Order: sequence, then structure tokens, then C-alpha cells
Amino acid sequence: MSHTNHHVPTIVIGRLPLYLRALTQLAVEGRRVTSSQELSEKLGFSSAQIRKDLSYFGEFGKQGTGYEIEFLENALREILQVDRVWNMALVGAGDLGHALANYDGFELRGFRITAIFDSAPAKIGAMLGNWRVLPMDTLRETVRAQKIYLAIIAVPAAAAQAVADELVQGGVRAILNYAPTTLSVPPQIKVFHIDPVAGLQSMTYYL
Amino acid sequence: MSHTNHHVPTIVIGRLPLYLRALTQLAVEGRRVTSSQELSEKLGFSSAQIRKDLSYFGEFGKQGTGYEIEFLENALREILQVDRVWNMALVGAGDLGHALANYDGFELRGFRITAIFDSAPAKIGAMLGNWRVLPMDTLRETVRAQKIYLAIIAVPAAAAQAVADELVQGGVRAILNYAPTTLSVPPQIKVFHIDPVAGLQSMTYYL
DNA sequence: CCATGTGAATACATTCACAGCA
DNA sequence: TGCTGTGAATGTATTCACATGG
Repeated sequence: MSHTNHHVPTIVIGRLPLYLRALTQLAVEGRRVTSSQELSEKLGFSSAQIRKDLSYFGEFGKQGTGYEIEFLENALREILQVDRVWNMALVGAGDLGHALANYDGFELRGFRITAIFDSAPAKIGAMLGNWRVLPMDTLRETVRAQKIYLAIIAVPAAAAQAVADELVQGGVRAILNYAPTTLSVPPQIKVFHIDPVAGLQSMTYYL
Repeated sequence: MSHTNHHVPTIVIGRLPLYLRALTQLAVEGRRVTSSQELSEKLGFSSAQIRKDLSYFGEFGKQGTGYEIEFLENALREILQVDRVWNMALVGAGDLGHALANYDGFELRGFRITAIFDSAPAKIGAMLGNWRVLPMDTLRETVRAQKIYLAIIAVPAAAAQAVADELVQGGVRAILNYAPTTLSVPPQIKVFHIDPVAGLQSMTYYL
């Protein structure tokens, strides 16, 4: 039975990449089969939750046996649409931008930076990895021309909203936001926010 | 009435830093008073949720008026224990480690890196910001001697678990983990995980 | 009036527990 | 037997809606 037309809670979607990550790790270790129990121990979710999450999308396991790792990996890649490589724009060529541009963990998991922008004259024209840093005022046209639908914002908080507006104008549909500020975007645009300090602050509460 | 002895859901704790961030932003803009309605629009949570979250800790607002920004800011800083500055160890002096060591957004929000470690002989002894990169085998003693309770892991996934084990041995009680792997730590140790690729993958699902 | 603080109602998420099948 | 997939039961979180008091 196909389940793919039911509405899937966003919280479930948020866990799928973690399942995928764990499966890839197991595959690299040469494993062929796993179980909801094993994934549970590796990830810290209950085995029932893992089974239920997967059941939104189909029946991937074999009773009495478990899940064939490579098969489930491929299924999750397809569900998450990372059975391809997405081009991304990176905005901000500071320290963080450098780290992101040099990060080799994107490619294997479905992503690739193919355009880098900054507003500082000193940085424009410099090479960052394989790419030349482009001026901000070419952003909108470039992402539109290159059909880039994903972008990373790695600029100071004060500049982030203007960058987001430009990205949206250029046709970008999802933004990974490293600036410590909430972005205001149209409802169809996805934003995933990374704020390490917020993470730290939610931990110091418990210390 | 004091509410601080009730159990507060972790999901609520996770939102407090975002409230604090928004309040600080308003304060910088020179604002003195705000409302759950205004914060709702800035942050994208419902106003009822914001009021309910805050009500776990006390009564901070004035009926008919709203919240005095500086007062609520200070209250949240105290609740989150960021009315002080926490020293942190940074493990990993690669590109990401550099970006973190140079990031000026920690200090104002309650954090400061005061010790940096790496295992690569080529990096040990080099200066990173104000600090000399120390060898991994001094980690445990150093964090213990300096009473460091927070650490950032910025090493490759394959090395992360061993680093976490050392940190825990040294007395670290909360870890900000940038390595794309789940860490196994004793239950009293807090871990906040940052995986940008997982964030991207949960967005491509919707594209 | 206006906006908070909060019980009650609703909506959502997780876990239980077991039928079903390799 | 062993482990999945899943309704039913439980547990959490969010929203509603209004009494309260500046």
C-alpha cells in the first residue's frame, strides 16, 4: 500500500536525515542488515518511533529480519530528494563562508556550493575553493540563471534579511541561515536556522 | 507565585534563547516595551505560546502594557544562566575551528573559548586567535584544571566519539557537536548537535 | 480598554502491545 | 522464533478564550 500521499508531520521529516546518516555509517562499516532496535541504540530514539516514522512512506523491512541497509538508504534518499546533487549559493565569504566552502561533507550527502557572493570589495574577485567570489549585486540574476534553489546565508545578522530578500527574488526556495536572526520570508520558502549560541544557552539552563 | 520548581519541558527551554535574541535585538533598536503579539510576529510562534512559555518561570508582563524589554532580557539571562560568561574548550583547529575561534558572537551571549585542541602535529603550537593550539593528550587535564564545563567538537565524524569520551573524563558537562555523528555519552551530559546537511535534507523533502 | 496569565479544549506525538509473516 | 507495521492508549504541546487587573 502506498502511504506517500498522507500528510507527514514535519518532525518526522526532521528525523529522516538522521536515519539516513546512521544507515550510511553502517553501510561504510560493511553491514548489510539492521533493525529498528539497533538504530534506536545508535540514535537515541525508540525503536517504535523509528518503525512508525518509516511506515509513513511504505514498508521497508522484513519481519523477523529487519531492514536491508542499502535498500532503506536509497529509499530515504529518494524520499528526501537527495538521490541527486543540489547546487547551492553561499552568501558571505568570511571565516564561516570559508569553512563551508571547503567542507567536504556536502557532496556525498546531496549538496554542492556552486556560487559564492560577498559585498566586501576586498573579497570580491578572490578565489574560494574552486569559485571566484562574486559581488552581491549579481546575486539575483546569477541564482536565477543557474537555477539555484538552495542558499546558505553566512553574513552578519544585520545584513541577513536583505540577503534573504535578494535570494527569494532570485528564485531560491530554501535557505540555511547561519545569521543569528529570524528571517521573514514568504510562507512557501523553507528556512532552517543554525544558531550555535542558542544551542549552548539551552544547555546551560540545565547546568 | 514562584513557578521555577515545576518541571519545564525541554522544548520550552529550546525557545527561550530565541526570545532572548529577539529581545536583545529590540533593545539595540532602542525599544523599551514589547508584547507577546510583537514577539510572535518577529519569531513566528503564536503569542499564546510565548506567554505560556514565560509563565513557567513567573509573571514578567504588565496587563494592558506588555513586557519591559530589559527586565525580561535579564530574567531570561538568569534563567538560562547566561548572566555570566562560560569558558569553553574547542576541539578541532580546522576550517570550522578557525571560524568558531574567530567568531565574535559568543562573548555577548555568554560564552568564550579559552582552550583549543587538535591532534595534528602541524597545528599544535600554532596560534588561533588569542590561544595556542594544544595537543589532544593534554585535553583531559586542562579542562579539569581550568574548570571548563562546556566544549565544542569540530573534528571529523570518525574522531568525534573519542573526543567526547575525553571531554567527559575531563569533567565537561555539555557538548556542542558539529561532527555529523551521534555521540554516546552518560545521561547527565547534554549534547546539542548541529548538522547543516541534515537541515538541508529536511528542506529538500519539500521542494 | 488592552494585553497578560492560565484553565480547558484541542491537536499532535510517542509509546504500547500484539497480529502477522518471514 | 524474531522483528516489522500499526491500531489503540497514553502522554505532550499548542491553541483557545476569557477572567483579571493595570
